[in-house]
Amino acid sequence: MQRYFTITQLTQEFDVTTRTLRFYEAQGLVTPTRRGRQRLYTPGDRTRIKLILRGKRLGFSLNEIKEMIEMYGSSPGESGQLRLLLDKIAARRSELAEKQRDIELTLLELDEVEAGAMVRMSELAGRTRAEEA
Amino acid sequence: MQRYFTITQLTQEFDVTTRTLRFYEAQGLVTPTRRGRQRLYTPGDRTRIKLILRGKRLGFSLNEIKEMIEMYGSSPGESGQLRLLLDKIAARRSELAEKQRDIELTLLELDEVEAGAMVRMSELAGRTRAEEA
DNA sequence: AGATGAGTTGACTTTAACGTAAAAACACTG
DNA sequence: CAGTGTTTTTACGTTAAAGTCAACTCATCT
Repeated sequence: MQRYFTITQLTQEFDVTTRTLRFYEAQGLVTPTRRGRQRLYTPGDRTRIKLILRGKRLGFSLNEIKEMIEMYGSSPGESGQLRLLLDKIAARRSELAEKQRDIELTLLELDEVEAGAMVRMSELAGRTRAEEA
Repeated sequence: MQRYFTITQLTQEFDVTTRTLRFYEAQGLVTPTRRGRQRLYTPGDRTRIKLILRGKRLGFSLNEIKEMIEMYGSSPGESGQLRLLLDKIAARRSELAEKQRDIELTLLELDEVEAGAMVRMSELAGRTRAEEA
C-alpha cells in the first residue's frame, strides 16, 4: 500500500512526459506535495491527473478542465454561488450531451463507409475468382 | 432553392470567422469553387464544414478530421488499400467508444456534484426558515 | 466620381500545450 | 568519492489553429 507516487511512475502509467505533469502543476491543476524539492503525488493527485486526461480526450481545454475540477472540490456556503454551480453543471451536461450526439452521428457515418468498403471488397473477391477460372 | 453559399452566410450560420473558413481551405479541408476571386460554397462544401466542426467538438485535430473526411470520399480499388481503410474505421470506432465511456463517467460525476449541491441548498433553506421563526 | 460594403491576399501576431536543452541538486552504487 | 541516474529549475523553441491588420479588388448605390 503505497502512499505516494513519483513523477516518473505517473508518466509511465499515463504515458505523458514529466514536462506535461509539471506544466499541469504550473497551471494549478495538480499540487503535489514535496519532500525537499521532489514532487510526491498522492492517490488524490493521481485521480486528478486521470480527470485531466479524460477531459483532454473529450476536447476540453486545460482551463475548462480546471473549472470542472474546481467544481468537484467546491462546497459554496452561499446560495448565489450554489446557483452558479448548478448552472455550470447544467451547461457542462448539455455540452456532453451534444458530444454524445456528435459521436452517434459519426459512428453512423462510419457504418456507411464500412458498408461501402465491404461491397467493394466482395466485388474484388468476385473478380479474383473469375480471373482464376 | 439556393445553389451556392457565400462565405459570410456560412460564417453566420456556423458562427466562425472568414479567417477560419479560409484556413480550412488552405489546409485542404474544403475546396469551394470560384466566381472570379470570390468563393462559392456548394451544399456539399457546407456539409463538409459541418463535419469539420463536429470533429472539432469531439477534440479531433484538423489533420485527423481531414483523414476522416477523405475516408468518406474514398473508394479504393485495391484490396490492400481496402484493408487499410477498414482498419482506420475500426480505430476511429474504438476512439469514439472511449470518448463515449469518458462522457458517461463525467456525467455520473456531475450527478454527484449536483447531488451535493442540492443537499447544501436544502440546508440553507432550512436555516433560513429557522431564522425566520 | 465618390463612397460603401463584401470579399481577397499576405504578412505578422497570438494562445495553448507542450518539447527541448542546459545546468544544478540529490540519492545510490560500486 | 567518482560515477550514474533521477529530479528539479530556468529558459527558449515549436506546433496547431486561428486572430489581427493592411492593402487591394470588385460590384453597387448615390
